[in-house]
Amino acid sequence: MINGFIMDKKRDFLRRIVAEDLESGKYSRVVTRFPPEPNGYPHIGHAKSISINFGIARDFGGVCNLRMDDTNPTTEDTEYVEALKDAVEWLGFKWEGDVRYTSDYFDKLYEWAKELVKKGKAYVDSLPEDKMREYRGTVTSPGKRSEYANRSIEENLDLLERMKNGEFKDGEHVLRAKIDMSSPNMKMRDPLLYRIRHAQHFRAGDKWAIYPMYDFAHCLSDYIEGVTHSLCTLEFENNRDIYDWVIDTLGLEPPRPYQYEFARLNINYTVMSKRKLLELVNKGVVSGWDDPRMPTIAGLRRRGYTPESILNFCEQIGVAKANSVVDVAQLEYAIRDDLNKKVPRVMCVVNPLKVTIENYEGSEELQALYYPHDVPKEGSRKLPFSKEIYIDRGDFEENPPKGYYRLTPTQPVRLKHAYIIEFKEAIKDENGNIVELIVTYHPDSKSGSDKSGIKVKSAIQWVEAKSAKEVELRLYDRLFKCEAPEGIEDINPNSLQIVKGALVEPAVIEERADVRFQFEREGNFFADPIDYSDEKPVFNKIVALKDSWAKKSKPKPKQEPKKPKPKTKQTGGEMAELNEQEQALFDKFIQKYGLNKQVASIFARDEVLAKFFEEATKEYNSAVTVANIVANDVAKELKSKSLEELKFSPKDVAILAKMVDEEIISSKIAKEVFEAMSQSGQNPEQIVESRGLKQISNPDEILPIIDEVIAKNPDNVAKYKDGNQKLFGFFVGQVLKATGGKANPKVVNELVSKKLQEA
RNA sequence: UGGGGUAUCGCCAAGCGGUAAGGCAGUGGCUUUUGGUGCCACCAUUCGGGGGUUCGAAUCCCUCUACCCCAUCCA
Repeated sequence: MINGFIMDKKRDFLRRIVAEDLESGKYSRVVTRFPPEPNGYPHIGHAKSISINFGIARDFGGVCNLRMDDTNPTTEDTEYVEALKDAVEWLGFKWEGDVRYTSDYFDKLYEWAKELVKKGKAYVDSLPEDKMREYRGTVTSPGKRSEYANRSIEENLDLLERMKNGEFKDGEHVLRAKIDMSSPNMKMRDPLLYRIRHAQHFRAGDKWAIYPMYDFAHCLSDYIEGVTHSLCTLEFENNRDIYDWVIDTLGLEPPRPYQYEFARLNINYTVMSKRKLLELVNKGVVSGWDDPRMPTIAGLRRRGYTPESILNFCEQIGVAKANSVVDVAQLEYAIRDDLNKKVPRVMCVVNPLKVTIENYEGSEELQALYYPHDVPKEGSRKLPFSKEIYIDRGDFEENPPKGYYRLTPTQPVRLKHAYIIEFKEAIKDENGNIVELIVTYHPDSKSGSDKSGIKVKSAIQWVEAKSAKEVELRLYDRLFKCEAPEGIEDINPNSLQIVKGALVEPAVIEERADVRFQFEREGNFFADPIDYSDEKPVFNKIVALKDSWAKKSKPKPKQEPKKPKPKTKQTGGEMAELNEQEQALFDKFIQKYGLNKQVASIFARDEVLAKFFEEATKEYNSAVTVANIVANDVAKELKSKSLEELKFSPKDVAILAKMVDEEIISSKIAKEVFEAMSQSGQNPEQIVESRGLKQISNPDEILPIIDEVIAKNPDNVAKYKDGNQKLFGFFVGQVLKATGGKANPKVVNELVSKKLQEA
């Protein structure tokens, strides 16, 4: 850390942008914000956004605001505000100052709206909704502007005022930005700024009859709060143009915020959309927003997930722009990993099978550590032991499969923290089901002082019959049975299994060392914060332990048929046909200049490039070299700039080509020169001169460098000699790097090859 | 269909012209009084396809393909 910045080079693209902006002095401190609309319960997707926004502020020594984007009075409620605040706090973040509300800015926003009207950049439209939609056009055809768009500024101001005063009914008028009804970006076709809504706002009450739209309110709210980086999800990419338009058109003083988008979180075997989550709750598929199977923060929390595990998860999955679906196994790993370091280990028998130890009399109390040797935490509890105990039904097999480590008629097993027992007899009911086991124990095999010399393959959990406590276990599985569930039809019918007669050792209830426990060999469990009582303890299964035995022994749990992934191999893909005129040009470029087909077709389709090329080649008659530079490097520049903006001329390119042809510079350096030229507009020869970029072809100069590189990388030399041909490029690269790219690569290649042979 | 995006291992994801990072999942082995944990090893001759430029391309150029977003008075 330097100056509070994390200097880690492995930054995600957002952090890279922030770092650059801070370094360039664009902003003196970073301000982000987490801006949910309080119209639903936050889920793990919000956690990602929280982690990004608060995380970036934290990493760069800035601040992050929590803002309720409450511009739609009909959907929002204070209930959700509380849930959102709660979620941020639970995850361990602190927002700057008080919670912000877009509704607190309504007055200021309204002033800005009037400003826009006065500038002739907004108007009151009175088109009915369906007409407005019709006028908007389609993605392929331009829209047309409403006839109301040419109302006078005075009239607009008057109408807007009266809209605000509640003189009109919902839907009668709207305020729209006057931008461009034929914009290819549909969002820019005169977007709505305000609509009339006679509704009770959960904070503003009935003060307002008009409410600002997202596109108007969001950018300005960011601006008001001094936000520097407005981070949102990908679906707002098209809205960025309006974001900028509003701020620019209002002519607001810098510094101003800029919007950047990242991919929202998706996880397989679950749904994330508000609508689908709501459906689960409303149809009673789950018990509520905090059902432990829900991907909501409340659900995860009630399931027993820790905030740390969720934050770690968010960090692990990274931030990028590709739409992706994270494997739920990654989330499960995060919670296992966190809990492994934290929770006490205790014993719970899920499926009790009575065991009588024939040769044991009386009772005793064993001392047992809460944590295994590899968890550096202290604490222990007393474990009652007597003749009658329970073990799990799964830990005894009369006819064990191969590789079975637990108790069998011929295989002894250790009772964890206690003695080694050996099978004697199985008592069965009339149906042949085992109801009880008679075993014997080895008195000298006590845990910690074992002198029996008996080797067992495993130690199993158990509870003493009289002292054991009955608990309810709620075993959760994925809510959906398929990876990409659509809705209720994909629900996993076995997502909740309630086990009533499970038995735990008494300390779990009486001592309650924690709210989370690892029931050894079973999984991590959480005392349900709502339904748990000492009389009727209830534990939620947070996550199972990894179980490589189950994986090995069971063939495979039946997987739901996956949606087929059509991985078709792709063939060449023909380029669209050239039209007649282009064809003629194409032929000319090939015949007259001897260009290859690829370059010729680029020029045949691109008039600007073609002209540039022809002018350059007039200056220096080496068509192929010139053409390659034009078709590659000039084309790149022209992607983001117009011809007029180019700082170099065809002549400059001609000179550059000439230097390449004459081997004054290598083509690698030519790229560098080109870049400098297009940035500064300097003459290429000057650039080469002032930067000393002339090519080094003299072996006497290059050889020592090669020797040095070879000497420095003995292991790579060995690998190369071992047949790793790829490493050749590595050596060439190292040498080139050492010469600042100036060494003649052809010469270097030759020499490296020779030297490597000798080495 | 116009525009805006995105494609690197089964799933995430680094990489920005010079040896294809890392995590999850998976597979072997060692350790283990949890079939847990930990440790070790293996797991992309190749970056959506095809061309081009270059001594050298996942990275630059052209092109094709697939997927996502946009025509709410939602956010």
